[in-house]
Amino acid sequence: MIQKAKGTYDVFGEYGKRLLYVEELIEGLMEKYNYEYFRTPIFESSNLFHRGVGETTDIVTKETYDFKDRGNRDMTLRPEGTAGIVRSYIENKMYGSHTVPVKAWYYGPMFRYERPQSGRFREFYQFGVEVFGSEDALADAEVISIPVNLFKLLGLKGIKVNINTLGDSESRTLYRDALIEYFKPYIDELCEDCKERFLKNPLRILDCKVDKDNPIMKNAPKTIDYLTETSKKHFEEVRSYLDSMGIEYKVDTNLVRGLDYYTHTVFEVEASVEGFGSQNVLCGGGRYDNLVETLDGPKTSGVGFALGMERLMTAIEYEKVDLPIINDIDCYIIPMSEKEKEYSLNLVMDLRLNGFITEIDYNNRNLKNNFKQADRLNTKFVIIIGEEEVKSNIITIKDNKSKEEYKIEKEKLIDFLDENICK
RNA sequence: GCGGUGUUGGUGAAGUGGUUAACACGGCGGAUUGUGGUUCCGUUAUGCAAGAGUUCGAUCCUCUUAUACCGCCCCA
Repeated sequence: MIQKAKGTYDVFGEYGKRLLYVEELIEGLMEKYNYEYFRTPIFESSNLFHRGVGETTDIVTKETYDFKDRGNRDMTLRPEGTAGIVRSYIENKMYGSHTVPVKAWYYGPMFRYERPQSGRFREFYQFGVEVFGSEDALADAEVISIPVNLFKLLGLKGIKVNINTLGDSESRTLYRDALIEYFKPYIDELCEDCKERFLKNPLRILDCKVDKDNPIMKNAPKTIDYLTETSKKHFEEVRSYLDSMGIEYKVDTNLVRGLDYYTHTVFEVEASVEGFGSQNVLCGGGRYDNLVETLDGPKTSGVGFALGMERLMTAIEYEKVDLPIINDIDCYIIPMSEKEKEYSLNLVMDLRLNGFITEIDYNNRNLKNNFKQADRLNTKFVIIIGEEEVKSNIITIKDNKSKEEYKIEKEKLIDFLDENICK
């Protein structure tokens, strides 16, 4: 048997309904926020991601799906959404033709070659947002408010927002140097992973789970002490806007993120749900004021986030959130024999086009089994079509709950259903 | 990339180095040929992830591979 590729999954059934519901909710929310829908290619030149995401990040060094196309070009399946959107922004010269700021949202599959576990796949879906052309802290706060409001609409409760600031690139460099200076004498006391981080990405040492209770960590320099005045002010404004929006958050000075392009605000939203594994960060993002320039665009500030759909769906499941999913059908039609099929099919089309969820017997079942099938499908009304009905054009319709049976002229059937089915 | 635990019908699962692989649910058919959801009867894995090895014999022991889950790294 051929099976699906490692780290991928199929969507169908109940899960499919729930997923569609959440997707539609996202669409609706982005409409209200007045964001513009973007869809960029699933593969792009490898260069884009190498430069965009960062040459030294794990995502690029060991997780991308790279291939050569038949024209011998180096291509990569997108591992994240931001780089593609930025490329599109630049290539379509949106800095000139669009109203500023450009507010973009996207949704689609991303690919990373990783070891799968629950909440982590090789093909996974992200919903994300990017705002170009506003340095104002309002943009940061608005971006953070989007996942928060989405979770609110869904009815998710165990959600925590953590924020931090890395400052502008000047502050960030100063801070990085200070950290290297600070950790240098202690390097042998840190865990193996931290030794690696020391060389590759010293900021991430602060995130370490092994050494987190080590006093060396507690006394490490804080980003806040290396911020320039403007960086400090920006962060304070973000916080005050969040307060105005009524959004709860915690400042976590050890929060740094893995992607190279972040400056100023960084944030994460985690699900603190019982039973959730280690993959509990649903959403992460921040400001990236240099990325557009890095990718050969004009100097343009940006801020955005990405949200993992699989993790969101898991959180919904673990919190037992009740989504309004339709599991009933309105009408189930039983033709008594082959002779009544034509008449029945006509009726099916009619009902469907009038907005009723309608099914028919496909397997020439006998009456009893048709009723069984109707029950399995949670049918509201069963319609039986036999010789009599075809001849007289009077439909026999049975309320599947009350068991009451009605005889109704075919022309009045739609009205009858409109009255009796609350949509 | 590293470490750990699993993988038995459509589903939940029991089980043993040796004739027909429990039990339950579900499906299909019938008792009841224009009215069901109860009950009863029949039927439903030449098969125990795939391959190789040990053995007289393996679903059970060994190895390899695949895959799922858990942890690390990293990330959403």
